[in-house]
Amino acid sequence: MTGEDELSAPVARAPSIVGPPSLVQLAADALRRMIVGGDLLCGQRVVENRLTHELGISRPPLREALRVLEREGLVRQVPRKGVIVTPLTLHDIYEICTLRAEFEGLAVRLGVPVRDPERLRRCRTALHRMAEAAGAADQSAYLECSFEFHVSVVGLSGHQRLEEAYRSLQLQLMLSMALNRRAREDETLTEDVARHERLLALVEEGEPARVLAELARHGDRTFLDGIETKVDGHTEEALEWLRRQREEQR
Amino acid sequence: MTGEDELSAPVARAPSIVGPPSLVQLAADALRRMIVGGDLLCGQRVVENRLTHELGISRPPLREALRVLEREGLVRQVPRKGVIVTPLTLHDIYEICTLRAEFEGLAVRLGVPVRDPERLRRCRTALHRMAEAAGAADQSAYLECSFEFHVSVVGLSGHQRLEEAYRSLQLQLMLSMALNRRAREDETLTEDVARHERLLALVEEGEPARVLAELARHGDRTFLDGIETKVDGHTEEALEWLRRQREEQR
DNA sequence: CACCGGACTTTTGTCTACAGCAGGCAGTTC
DNA sequence: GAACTGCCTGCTGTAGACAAAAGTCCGGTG
Repeated sequence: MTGEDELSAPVARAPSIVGPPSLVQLAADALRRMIVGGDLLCGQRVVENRLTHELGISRPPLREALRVLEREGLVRQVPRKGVIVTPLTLHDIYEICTLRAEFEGLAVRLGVPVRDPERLRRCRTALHRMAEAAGAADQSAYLECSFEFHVSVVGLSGHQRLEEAYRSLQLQLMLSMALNRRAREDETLTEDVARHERLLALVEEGEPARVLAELARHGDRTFLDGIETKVDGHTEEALEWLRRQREEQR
Repeated sequence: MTGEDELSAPVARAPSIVGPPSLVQLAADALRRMIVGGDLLCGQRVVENRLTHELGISRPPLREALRVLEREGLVRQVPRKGVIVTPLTLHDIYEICTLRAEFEGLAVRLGVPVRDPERLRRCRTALHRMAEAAGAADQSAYLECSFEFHVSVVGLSGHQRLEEAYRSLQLQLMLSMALNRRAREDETLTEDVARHERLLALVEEGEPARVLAELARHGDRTFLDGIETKVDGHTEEALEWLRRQREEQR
């Protein structure tokens, strides 16, 4: 049962080795990049005609792409008024971060004595690219590789749904990061890489508890700085959580 | 910055008297019902033209609805081949159930000393409807109300993303239930209601640990019967999990 | 008798066009 | 001068149509 019979193996994900990618997928990818890249800001209205002209496609595929992004939580569609880039409240940040931590924990518990070496290789590749981007001080590339690394770590569990949910969450988090985007120094980047390397080393070691402990200390809390000045929609739970995070940060 | 009430007040949900029913939403709902209701079986091809005639709508809104359902995991869209109702493997069932349990646990831990009485009221309403459906031996209504009850329990956490992810998972589980749909006796139904009532009572009591314990015993494992004869795509993790479930069932 | 090639049919992917609603602007009235 | 009302522009929602690709069936051939 160790082999992968490609007929009934949902694990061996080979989406588009061959085949023209549909315009919907392309448009969705492009929109994602525009949103997390900061070209479209939170709360900003997204006019369909504008985008069709910009992307060079027609409205139907664009609308389908927007539906996809809506399900991913990146945009909100108001029935007769159009779509806007999801405006994040403090409560949203709270939701994203709590779920994200939970997902990472579950992934480690499910997958840390790693069964499939291929999964580990994916993590290592992502980490390697991270280091490269850090060396080149390419911030956007670093962000993208970091994204891929975290997703691949969750992918260690071999849990597609978990990975997908995590990817969606991570995207929303990057959406919030676009708010306080500031240049990080190179040393911060290489330090980040070191942290991730430590994490992966623990993963390879195969002790779930130690990975979980590292994860608890690992969390990127940089985006917390000055959050309350930029978002509103405070809730009791969210404020409580924010206080706790601030304490742990020291 | 004073205008744009829709942006700065996402909490105050505008109670639009007339809800403009978008055809996309309507079509998505209809398709969901058709799928979990068993009108469309797993793996079956979904032809767009067929459905447009059946639903009386045009292809664009239908396609958008299909994109939504794809993101929800109910259908799979293969680029130049069309869409099929997601065929579930044993590994899928394993994924759904593990995530589902995790979500319920997280929701209870986050929300069980319930803060907002309104959330509890939602649970009670759903439970009441469940009892009614059980009394009327209306199996499909019972299933739907049970669905709503579980979602509302997760909603106790006040965690929209968690609730949404849970709803999606629960839908997929109902998709798998459509495989071995067999008439349950009324006593099973009322027994089910009793179990759910016990759960809600513990929730109102406000002790997270006790709710979690009840949840661990609560799981519907009926859909496990004869699973391995109906689905393929076994993985190591899934088989292990299935063994464990079987043991706990006794 | 089995296998291969080509034309046909079906189905998807995309585009253009039209109808209906929302918000802004100007004219009018109190 | 201010507020209300009617028009008007622009956008979204939906429909129908066209082109390309995949699947299928039939006939020919080894």
